[in-house]
Amino acid sequence: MPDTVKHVGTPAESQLSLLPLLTLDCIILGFHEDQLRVLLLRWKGTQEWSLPGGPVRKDESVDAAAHRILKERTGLDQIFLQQFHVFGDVKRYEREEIREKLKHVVDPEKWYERAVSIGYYALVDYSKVTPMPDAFTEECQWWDIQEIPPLLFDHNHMIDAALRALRMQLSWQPIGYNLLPDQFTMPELQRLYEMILGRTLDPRNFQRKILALGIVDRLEARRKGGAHKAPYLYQFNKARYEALLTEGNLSFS
Amino acid sequence: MPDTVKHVGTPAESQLSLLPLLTLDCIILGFHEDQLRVLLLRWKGTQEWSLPGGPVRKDESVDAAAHRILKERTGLDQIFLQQFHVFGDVKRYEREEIREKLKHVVDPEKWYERAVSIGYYALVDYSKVTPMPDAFTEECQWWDIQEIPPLLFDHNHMIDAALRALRMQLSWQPIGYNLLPDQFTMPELQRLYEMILGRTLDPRNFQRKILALGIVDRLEARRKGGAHKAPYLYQFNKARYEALLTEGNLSFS
DNA sequence: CCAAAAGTGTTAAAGCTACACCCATGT
DNA sequence: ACATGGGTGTAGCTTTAACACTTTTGG
Repeated sequence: MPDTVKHVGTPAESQLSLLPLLTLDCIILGFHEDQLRVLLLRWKGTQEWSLPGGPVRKDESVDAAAHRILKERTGLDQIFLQQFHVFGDVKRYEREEIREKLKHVVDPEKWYERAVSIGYYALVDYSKVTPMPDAFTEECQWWDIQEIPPLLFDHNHMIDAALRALRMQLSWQPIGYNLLPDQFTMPELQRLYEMILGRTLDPRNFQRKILALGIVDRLEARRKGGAHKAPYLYQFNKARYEALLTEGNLSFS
Repeated sequence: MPDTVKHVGTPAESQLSLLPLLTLDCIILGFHEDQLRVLLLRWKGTQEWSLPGGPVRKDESVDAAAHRILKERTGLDQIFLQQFHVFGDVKRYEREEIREKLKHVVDPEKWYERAVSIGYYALVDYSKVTPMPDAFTEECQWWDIQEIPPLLFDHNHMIDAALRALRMQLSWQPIGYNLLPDQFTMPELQRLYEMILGRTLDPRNFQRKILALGIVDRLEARRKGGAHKAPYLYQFNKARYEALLTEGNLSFS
């Protein structure tokens, strides 16, 4: 964790080693208290929020840059990361307005004229994340996906696009495997799918389907301590899950 | 057609107005004689082939650049184009070897140190395309997807990735609508799906499914002139097709 | 008349949808 | 004891997979 910050640097000191005009932004998704959440950053001295992101260095691949940024913001290595779109419009944002808002953080002279940004979404285990701001920001926090405020740049649009991509790729990506802790209950898994799909599912049909796929194993233990009947705990059966995903056979209808 | 060439320009004259280090490459797919085909370019004075592509200009969006390049190579406007991946490795190709091979076409001093390339696939009606080489190449030709030669850069890898993306998006994209001519037969449509999926389908089940979806209308006429029994002609029912696609309900199993 | 491709129907199995009640636990 | 959420079975319907023969046409 201590060595995450040294990568950041000020714009001045690292400018020379960056790929010009190419940045990336990450939609980091977690799941907590039955809600999908996104990690957002608040810029120093403002109430303005944005997605975590940054430039690509000359000596690293684009994917490596995404992993670096993820590591810096969450403390996690080995994150599930998926490129989903390139945002390449000429005027991706109202430059003047944003320059003005952030002038005490970023020297307005140093703004790129234009930047093409590669969008990634990341699926992380909420409970393992330690949110950390970067050099330009002073707060890094989870936001409920339903309650995202207006963000800087085109970042609201990026989040929408990421969720659409995630939905489309639901049957090809190890969604549950990455978003849930090692052990979880069937209702938790169901609500995760419901959040992503944006509709409710029948618990009997859901359980039958998941069990028939064989992607989870029921454990002996139940989750104790909550009010109400103690639910069974499950674990993903990784081998089985990956076998099905390579065939794209995890569709939900 | 005459005004497609004026966009090309030599590297020298247009260098200043380009986004540095950002290029794109297009996998242009057509369907002819029961085969999926890709449009490739042969570099001047060599036997080396590559995908059509090029840099992004400072005053155009990335998507606009892709449409421009498509128009230049095929003569077609309004092409179906889909971004599918960013190729961002530091060493995407063996620079030295390729510089050497192409030194009589591109001044080795002018090679970028590194370029990040955005991959697009395009689905076109083979019969409407007029292949046209660009400023660096002298031949533009369709190649059977099964018989692609070793290409420059990482372009063989790009084609593989495009086909994987196409397969994954089969139930969300208007594949047939863009790859087939206005009128087509059921066996043609079936073989298109077979080519993309890489396996054979049962003709009875295929026909039943397509007709049940209602995405095509059978015409009065049959295709005459071939040997053997004359097949019915069909047309896409565009409205119905798009309605199903927005729900992702065109899966093939 | 022969070879090659087009066109079609049936049956069994699997998967999907819809639906309602009892159980366990903490307060 | 009650409120809350967890857990399960069944019946009807739809969808899928597997399978083979007849028709048309040109050569």
